[in-house]
Amino acid sequence: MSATQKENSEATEVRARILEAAEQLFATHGFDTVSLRQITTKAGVNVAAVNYYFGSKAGLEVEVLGRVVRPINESRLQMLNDAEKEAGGRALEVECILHAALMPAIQTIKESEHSDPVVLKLAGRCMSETGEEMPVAIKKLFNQTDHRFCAALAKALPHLSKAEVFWRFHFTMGAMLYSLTQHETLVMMSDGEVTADDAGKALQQLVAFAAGGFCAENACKGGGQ
Amino acid sequence: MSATQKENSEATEVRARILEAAEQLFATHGFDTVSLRQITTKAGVNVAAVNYYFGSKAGLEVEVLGRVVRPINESRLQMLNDAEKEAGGRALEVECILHAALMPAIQTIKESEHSDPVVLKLAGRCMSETGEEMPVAIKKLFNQTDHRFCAALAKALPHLSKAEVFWRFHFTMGAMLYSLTQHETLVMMSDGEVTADDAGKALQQLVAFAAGGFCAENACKGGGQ
DNA sequence: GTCTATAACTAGATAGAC
DNA sequence: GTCTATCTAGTTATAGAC
Repeated sequence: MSATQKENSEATEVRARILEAAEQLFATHGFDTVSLRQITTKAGVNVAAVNYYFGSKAGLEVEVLGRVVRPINESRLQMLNDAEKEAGGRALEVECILHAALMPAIQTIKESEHSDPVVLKLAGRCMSETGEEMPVAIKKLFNQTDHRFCAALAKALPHLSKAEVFWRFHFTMGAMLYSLTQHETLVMMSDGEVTADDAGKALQQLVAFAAGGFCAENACKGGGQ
Repeated sequence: MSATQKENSEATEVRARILEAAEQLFATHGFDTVSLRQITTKAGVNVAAVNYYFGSKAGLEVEVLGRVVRPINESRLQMLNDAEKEAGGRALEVECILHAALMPAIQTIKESEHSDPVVLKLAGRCMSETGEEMPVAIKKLFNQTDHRFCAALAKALPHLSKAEVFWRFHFTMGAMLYSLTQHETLVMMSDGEVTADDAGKALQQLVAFAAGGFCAENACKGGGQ
């Protein structure tokens, strides 16, 4: 019995160690560049274990990404639902919607700074990676969540067309992902004006920026040219 | 003589064909996933030619990226310089600065739609790719340009701190890159509200959004939580 | 269930013929 | 200058011992 239990707990631990190692390596170096050997070496398990537990490298990628993205999207939706429940039938404030859309991801980054250096870069990496096999299922997951947020924003900003809401939500996601993945670039570019541990302020800055963007008038008569 | 000329023109044509094939393949599939063999096959040249002309795959990557990014940044700077010259010493309008910062890249995309399907995805890809060997020189090139734009924006928005200007410029770049690289995602997500050939409208939408973001007040008292 | 050993393949780079 | 042929080292995936 104890032998069986030990085997089981070790078995699940192997799977968990693979996931953890893969998460860190994928986050720092990208999906394509990290090899299964790097992952299994870091995890202290055998090369074959990945194929046993996840079928293939692509299967591991999907699982790693889902494990990171799923709780974040759940948290985003729950915050939105809570806010809507509290507001009754009234439209929510734009800042409130954006806060719910942006906070969980940034919070995850912030928390991970104590344990792993980079975790959620993964989500950002999906936007430029190979992009044909793996992210299909994940994009559907995002689409569902995104539609809820776009609906809430359309309700809060009835003077905007649906297309404009989609555009601006898209811009907001881009700003978020870029600030998550390229924080060092900002630190470097700003010559000390933005310090490395400003990740907490990113949420404030981003919500303020996106709220301003959403509340802007639609047409732009252009500038210099 | 004619033989030498022919050889020379063919030699430069080999180099050019490699660059063109690499540009397209890197844009659609990313730097890491594309092999030299794919590039040389598409270009109709020999495998060894890449190492002969560019030293290594990394050398080719740098050259491809530079060829795309350099003219865009030159165009951005020129538009900014022209606008500042026209304005004398006065601060420029925010929309005007953003127009100069965003238009060249989006315009390049728009033009390339007639010849190649995707060209400037390259720039977007740099934000998540391996990120240790190649983008260093390129980042410096961007930094120079970015500093000019941040200075102009700080002058136009004196009530914002320098850090806030950097943050918001960073968000704007993220929104731009995301809308360039993930345009199909937007088309898909919007269920027909945004059509595939809306690339021309992206500039208007993005300038309006970013201008609203830049003109927003700084502190955000948060929403639901 | 787990791991060793290896298969089957592809990568980037290069030496040397032309 | 250009290309054929090949080298070394890396990859994923799997068959089979334990």
